[in-house]
Amino acid sequence: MSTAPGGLSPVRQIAAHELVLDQLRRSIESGQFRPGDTLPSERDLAEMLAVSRTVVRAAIYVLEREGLIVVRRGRGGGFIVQAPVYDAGTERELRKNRVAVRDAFDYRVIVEGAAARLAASRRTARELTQLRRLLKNMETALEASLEDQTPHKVIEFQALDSEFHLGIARAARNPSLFEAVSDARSKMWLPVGAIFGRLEDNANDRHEDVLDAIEKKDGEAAAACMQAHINDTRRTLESWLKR
Amino acid sequence: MSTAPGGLSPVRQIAAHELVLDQLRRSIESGQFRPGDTLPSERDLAEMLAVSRTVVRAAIYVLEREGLIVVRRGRGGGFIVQAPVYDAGTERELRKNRVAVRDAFDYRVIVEGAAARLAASRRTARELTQLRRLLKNMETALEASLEDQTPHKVIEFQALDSEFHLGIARAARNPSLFEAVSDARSKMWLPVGAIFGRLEDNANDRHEDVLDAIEKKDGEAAAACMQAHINDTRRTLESWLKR
Amino acid sequence: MSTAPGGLSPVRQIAAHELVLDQLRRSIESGQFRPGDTLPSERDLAEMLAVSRTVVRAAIYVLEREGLIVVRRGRGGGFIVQAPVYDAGTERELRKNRVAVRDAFDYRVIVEGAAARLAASRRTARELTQLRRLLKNMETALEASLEDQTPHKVIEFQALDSEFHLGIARAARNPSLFEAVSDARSKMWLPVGAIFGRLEDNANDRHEDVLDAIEKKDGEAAAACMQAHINDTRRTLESWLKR
Amino acid sequence: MSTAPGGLSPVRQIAAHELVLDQLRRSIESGQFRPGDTLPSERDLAEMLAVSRTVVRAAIYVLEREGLIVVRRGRGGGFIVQAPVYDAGTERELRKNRVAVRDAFDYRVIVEGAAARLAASRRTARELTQLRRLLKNMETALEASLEDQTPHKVIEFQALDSEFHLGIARAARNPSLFEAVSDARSKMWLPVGAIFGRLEDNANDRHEDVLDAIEKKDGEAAAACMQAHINDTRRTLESWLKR
DNA sequence: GTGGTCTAGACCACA
DNA sequence: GTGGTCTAGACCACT
Repeated sequence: MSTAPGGLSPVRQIAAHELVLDQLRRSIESGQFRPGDTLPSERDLAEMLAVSRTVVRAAIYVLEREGLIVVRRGRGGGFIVQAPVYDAGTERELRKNRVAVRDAFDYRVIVEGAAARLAASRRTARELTQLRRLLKNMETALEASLEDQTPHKVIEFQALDSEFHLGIARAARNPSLFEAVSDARSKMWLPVGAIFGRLEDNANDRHEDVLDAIEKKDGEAAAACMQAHINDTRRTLESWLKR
Repeated sequence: MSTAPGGLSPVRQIAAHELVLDQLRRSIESGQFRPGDTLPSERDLAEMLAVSRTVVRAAIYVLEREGLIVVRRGRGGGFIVQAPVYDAGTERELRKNRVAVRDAFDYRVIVEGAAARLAASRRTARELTQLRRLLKNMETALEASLEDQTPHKVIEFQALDSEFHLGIARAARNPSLFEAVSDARSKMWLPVGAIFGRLEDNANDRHEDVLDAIEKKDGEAAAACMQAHINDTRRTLESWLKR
Repeated sequence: MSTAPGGLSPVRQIAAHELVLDQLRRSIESGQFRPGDTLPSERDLAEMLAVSRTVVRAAIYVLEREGLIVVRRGRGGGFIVQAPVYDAGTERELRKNRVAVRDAFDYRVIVEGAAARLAASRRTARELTQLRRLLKNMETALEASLEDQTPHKVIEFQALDSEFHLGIARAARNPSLFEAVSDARSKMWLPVGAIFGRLEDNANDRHEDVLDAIEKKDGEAAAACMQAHINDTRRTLESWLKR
Repeated sequence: MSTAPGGLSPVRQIAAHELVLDQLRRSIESGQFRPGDTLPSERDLAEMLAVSRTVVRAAIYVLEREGLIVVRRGRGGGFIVQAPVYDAGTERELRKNRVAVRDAFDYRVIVEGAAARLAASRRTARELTQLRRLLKNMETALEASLEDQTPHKVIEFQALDSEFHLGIARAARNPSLFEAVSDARSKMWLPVGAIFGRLEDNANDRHEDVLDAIEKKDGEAAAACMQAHINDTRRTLESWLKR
C-alpha cells in the first residue's frame, strides 16, 4: 500500500542467513519440529536449503542464543529443539498491533474461505482421505492435551492444525491462493496458538464441519464454515486480550 | 506444507538489482508510467528504492536492453518509457499457459471481489470522489480510443483501469489484501489487455456498477459486480484465444 | 597526418574496463596465461592494473561470457583460463582480412628485425642465458607436441615462443620498440598459430639461428634471421589459407 | 617493457579534455596552426573532435593559461595562437632525458627508415608529386627563415617538414607503421626543432636524397638516406647539448 | 541537472 | 582467502 510515485517502494536485501533463520524458526514454532526433536544435520540443512554450511551455522547460532535450540556436540549430538517460552513480551506485541491482528484475520477469512470453496469442487478422493486422517489425529492429540497440557502436546495439535488448513488450500489447486494462505498463516499463527494453548477445544468441531462440506462438494457451506471457524479464533483471541 | 522434510525449502538470495528490476518492470507494465513518460531520475529512483545508484543502473540497463525504455543523456534527458511491442510471441505464451491464466483469473476474482466488499464499508468520501474522477477519465479515454486506436490511447485506458482497481483495493484498508491484488494484476500483467485493445468497451459499465455499490456501501453487490467484471474480461480473453 | 583540418581527429574516451579487458585478453591470447592457469585474484589484478575491483570485474565478466575463462568461487577458486576454441569463424576472419594479415607481417618483419639487430649489440650475458633456456624448453615442448597434439601442448609452445620473441625485444633496450613488438604480436594474435598447430616445427631452427647471431653480436645476421623466420611463418599461414 | 606477472601494466584513464588538450597542443606545436592563426570555433572543434563543447572549453582554458593561445571575444574573435616561448626549462628537460632522447632517435631510425623503404616500392605518382611540392615549399621557407629567424618562420618550416615525413610514412601503406612513425615524431619532434631553430639548414638536401631514391623505387637507398638524415639531426642535437 | 564511470571500502557467501 | 554484491561519494561528459 505504497504511496510513492509510480508505486515504487524501498527494496530490502535479505541476507541468506536471515532467510534460513526465518525458515528454521517457523518450522519449529509451527510444530514441524517439536521440543526434544533433533533438527537435520548442518550438512543436510545446508543441502535442503541450498546454501552453504556457513550460512546454516549463522542461523543456528542465533537460534541457540534465543534458546530455541541447544547444540549438543559429539556422537548422538545435533541441534535439539527446546520447549519454547512464551513470555509477557509476546502478549505486549499483540496488544500493540491490534489493527494488524484484525487485518490478518480479515485476510485469512478471505483467502482461506475462498480456498475452502474451491477445494469443495476440486479436491480428490485421496486428498479427502488425508484430511480425514488429519482430523482424527487432531482429536487424539486434543484429548491427550486435555490431560497433559504441556506445551509439547499443544504444539503437536498446532502442527496438525496447520497441516489441515494447508491441505485444504492445496486442494484448491491454485498456486497463488495456496501461497496466500500459507503466507497469511505464517504471519499470524504461531503467537496466537501458543498463547492460548488448548482454548481452541471446539476447533475440531469446526474443522469437521468444513471437511463435511468439502466432502459434499458444497463450496458455499465450506467457505462459510471456514470463515466461521476463523472468526471464532479471532473472537477467542480478542476476548483473551480484553481480559 | 511443502513436501520437503520439515517444510524447509531452498532459500534464494535475490539481488537488490533484481528486486528493483521487478518493481520498475511492474510499474511500466501496469501502466503507472506510460510510453513517452520519463521515469524518475537515477538519483531519485535510488532514493525512493533505498538503494545506491549502482543498483538502479543495473536494473535500468536490463530494461534498456529489453527495449522497455530508452536512455537519453544530458539535461532534459532521462529514462524514456517506450511503447511496448506486442508480438505473436505474447500470444503464444498465453496459449501455452492456459491453466496459469485460468488460475490467475480465479485468484483475481477472489482477492478483487473481497477488496470490493471491504471497500464498500471502509471507503472514505474522498476515496469515492477520486474513484469517480477516474471513472470519468476512463470514459473520455475510451471514447478517444474508439477513434484513435493507437497503442498509446489503449495504454492510457489501461493505466486508468489499473488505478481504478488498485484504488478500490486500497480503500479496502488491508495491506495484505492490497498487496495480493497488486500482485495478481501484475502477474496477469495487464498488457495482455493491450492485445485485445478496445474490446473491453463495456468495461466501464461494469466499473460503474462496482462503484455504485461501493457508494451505497453494499459490500455484497460490490463484490458480485467486481467478480462479474473480472469474469467478463476472462471470457473476452478466452474467446479471443479460441479464435 | 589525418585528412581533417588541423590534423584533428575525433577523440575517443576509452573506459578503464575496456583497457583492462584488452590487457587481459592479450595476456591470455599471447599465452602468458595458459589454459588451466588461474589468473591473479580480482584484488591482485585490481592492484596490478591500478583500478578498482569493480573495473576488473566488468572486464572479467566479458571474458567469462566469451568463454575465455571460467569463474570458480570459494577458497581455491578464481578465474580459470580455458582452452580456446578455434572454429571455422577464425579462419573466415583471416580470409576476410588478408590485407591486414600482410600488413601485420610486414610490420613484424620491421620491428622484430630491428629488435634482433639491437639485441645483438645490447643483450647481457644473463639475457642470453635466459633465451637459451627458453630455446631448450621449446624444443622439449615441440617434441612433446609431436606426440600429443592437444591444444594444451601447442599453446605451451606458443607461450614459450612468445616469451622468446619478447625476450629479444626486451634485450634491445628500447621501450618504444619493445612496445611496438609486443603490439605487433598481439595484433596478429598468435592464437592464429594454434590453427596450424605444429606446422611450425622448423621454427626452432630459425630461433636458434637468431640466437646464435645475437650471441656473436652480429646484428645484421640477427636481423636477417629474424626476418626470414617471420617470413617463413607468413608463408606457412598463407599456404594454409590457400589450401 | 613491463615486468609485472602476466605482462599487466597499470591502466590509465585519460579524461576527454586531456586528449583534446593534447591534440590541440600538438597541432599548434607541430605548426599546423601557426602564431596569429585563429583556431576553429569552439563549435567546430567540438564537432571535429567528436566531443561536447564543454570538453573543448576545458582544453582551451588550459591552453590559454599556458599562453599558447589568447581568447578574443566578440565578432572577429576566437582563439588566437601565440608565438611559443621556449625557455631554459625545455633544455634542462632534454639533458635529464638523454637516454630517452637516444632511444627516441633509435626508434625513429627504425620506423622511418622502414617507411622510406616501403614507400619506394608502394608510392603512387600522385604522392610523389605532393612530396615534391612539399620539398619546394620547404626550400622557400628555409630561405625566408635565413633572413627572418622569427619563431614564426621556423615553425612554418617545421610544419612542412612534418608533413613531408608523414607523407612518406603514409606512402608506405602500412597502418601500423604509419602510426608508429606518427607516434615517434610526436614524442620527439617539437622540443628539438624549436630549440635549434634554423640549424637544420642542410636538412633539405637530405630530404631531396630520400625523395630521389623513392622516385627511383630504390628502397635500400631511400631507407639509408632517411636513416642518415635522422642521425644527422641526432648529432646536431647532441653537439648542441654538449655545448 | 541528467546519465556514465570509477573508487574505496564493506559485508557476505563460498569452499 | 576467493568471488559477488552493495554503498557512498566523486568527477566527468552531455545537452
